[in-house]
Amino acid sequence: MSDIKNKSSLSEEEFLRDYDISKFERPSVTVDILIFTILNEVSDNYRKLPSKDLKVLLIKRNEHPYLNKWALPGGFVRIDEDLQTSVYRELKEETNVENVYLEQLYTYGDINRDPRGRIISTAYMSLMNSEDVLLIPGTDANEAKWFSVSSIEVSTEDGDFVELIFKHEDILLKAKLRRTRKLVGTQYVNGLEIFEKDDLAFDHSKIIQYGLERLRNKAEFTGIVFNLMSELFTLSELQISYEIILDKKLLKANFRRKVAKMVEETDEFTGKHIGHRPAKLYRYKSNWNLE
Amino acid sequence: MSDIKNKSSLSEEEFLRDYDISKFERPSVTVDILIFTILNEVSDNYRKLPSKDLKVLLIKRNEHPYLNKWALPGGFVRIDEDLQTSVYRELKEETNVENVYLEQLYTYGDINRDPRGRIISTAYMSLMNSEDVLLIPGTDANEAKWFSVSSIEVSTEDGDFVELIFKHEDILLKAKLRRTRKLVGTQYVNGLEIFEKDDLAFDHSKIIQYGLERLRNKAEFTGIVFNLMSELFTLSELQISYEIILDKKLLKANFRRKVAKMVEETDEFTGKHIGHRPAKLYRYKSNWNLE
DNA sequence: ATAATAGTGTCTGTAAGACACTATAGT
DNA sequence: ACTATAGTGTCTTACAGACACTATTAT
Repeated sequence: MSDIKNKSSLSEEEFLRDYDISKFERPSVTVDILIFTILNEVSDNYRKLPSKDLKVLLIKRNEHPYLNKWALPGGFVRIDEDLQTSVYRELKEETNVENVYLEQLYTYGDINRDPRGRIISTAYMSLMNSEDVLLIPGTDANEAKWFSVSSIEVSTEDGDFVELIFKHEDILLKAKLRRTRKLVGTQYVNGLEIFEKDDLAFDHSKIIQYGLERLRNKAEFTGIVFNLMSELFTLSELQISYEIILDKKLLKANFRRKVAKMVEETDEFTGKHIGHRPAKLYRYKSNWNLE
Repeated sequence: MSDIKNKSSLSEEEFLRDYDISKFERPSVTVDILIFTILNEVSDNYRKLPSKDLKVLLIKRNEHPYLNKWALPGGFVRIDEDLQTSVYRELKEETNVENVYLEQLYTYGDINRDPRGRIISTAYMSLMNSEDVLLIPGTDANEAKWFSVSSIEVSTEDGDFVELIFKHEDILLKAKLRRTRKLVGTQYVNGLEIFEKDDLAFDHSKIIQYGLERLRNKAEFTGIVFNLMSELFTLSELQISYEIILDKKLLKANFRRKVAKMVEETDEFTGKHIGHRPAKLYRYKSNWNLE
């Protein structure tokens, strides 16, 4: 700590002792967590590979505001914990999963995003594999459920929209977002806004769509998708995961060439009695992007 | 607003009326702004093109903490303004520039990042062209200066580091960051931490390096660099801007092919009496990425 | 044989990188 | 003629995309 004096001839120590941080009115800060996983759907034919779905974890609110609406897990950041610590705490409380992939997405700071007052929220995205997911104990107290997500682009004369659909058993939630395109300086900047009040609490549909887009972008260039896989997987399972995220079919030969440098063979195979040729199991090569 | 009652039989209206947001201790929230531009350096030879430099705006602190150290512009978010509004206000106060490119970078929320108390800061990056910069009035009161930045990667047995060097006339500032690589789940996640207390206030060297990396990444895929150009520019000027940001030489023919789809010709040329063939002026084609 | 998935070989077009060349202005 | 920048043509290589083919298992 330095001994330099300021205009009022106070040293840093003296300044900080007298500093009253509460003289400005402060906002509250929360974190919201977007948790993705990929789960098998029930299959009709034992010979076919199970079809899979991208899932997001939603929680039914048991308090105002948005009472009984579905929302992302999250909560207030405590005064004595780092932002990231706060997210890992919430994640552990909600799913009992620790050491998983976590990435900061965006900070939402509009004045009116929460009717309780000025609340700024930093959104994070977490990815977990189905094995971890299966270990999550039933948390019926606060009703957490995995919803499959789909996101459809719709272009009309009134503009471009994104329609989000969430499903869990017989529960169906919808949201509609408008794509905005604003000229700032010489540059068009793309944005998203909630088009009509939807089935999710707060601005959470916007966060989910933003996370989906980030996941898609990163899937093309990084190994982010492997966070959704079990430790051992077949190349077909991996391809299906990519197809779900990118929302398009891929050609097998090309896909295998592309991921070859990211995986390493094991000498294990998928089990017998599956009605077709067994597949070799692979594992993620976590250092593939170093030379 | 719904009429549903919660466990205490309160409607949403009643709940919100009684809701006391101040019951939890709240952090303060600030914004920090990383403002980049590209400026000409003085030239010795009238025939040569002026050499250019990437600049960042820093402000000399006139109060504790970090009194007399250089810092990014920024300030507290007011309770009645959106995050983005707050940033544009600070930007206007500091540079008198409005409608420029602005992008949210990251939110820094470590407990001890500010000695005044718990302060969470959302960092933004702004890009402006040299013409706007030249309109900025002298703000000697709070001593704002454009520093040229350079960032050098250093690998040793002790780890990988980034050395940042800032220069303005005879002022020279240095900072050293360590690259971290943490295994979380199956995935390595890269990070940056301040290695030894440096010449910048707070964690601002980390923010600057993060912004530089984001700028570099986006330069390869988007038209972000055009925010640093004047309305009309030659392809050589554009190429020099890309070279400064990517920190490598590019081949002219290849570069021109690459940017061809992003620019449109005008029928103007650079002035006469420059000792060499005049160049055609181009303008940014802001809709190049639609179909 | 049939149904299903596993896995490989090869052609084509496009884009990136390297390099060599021509054009124009001013002194 | 010389120096400096402006601007173009073309070769090679790597890779993405499309497609056709072979291999293996269980019923």
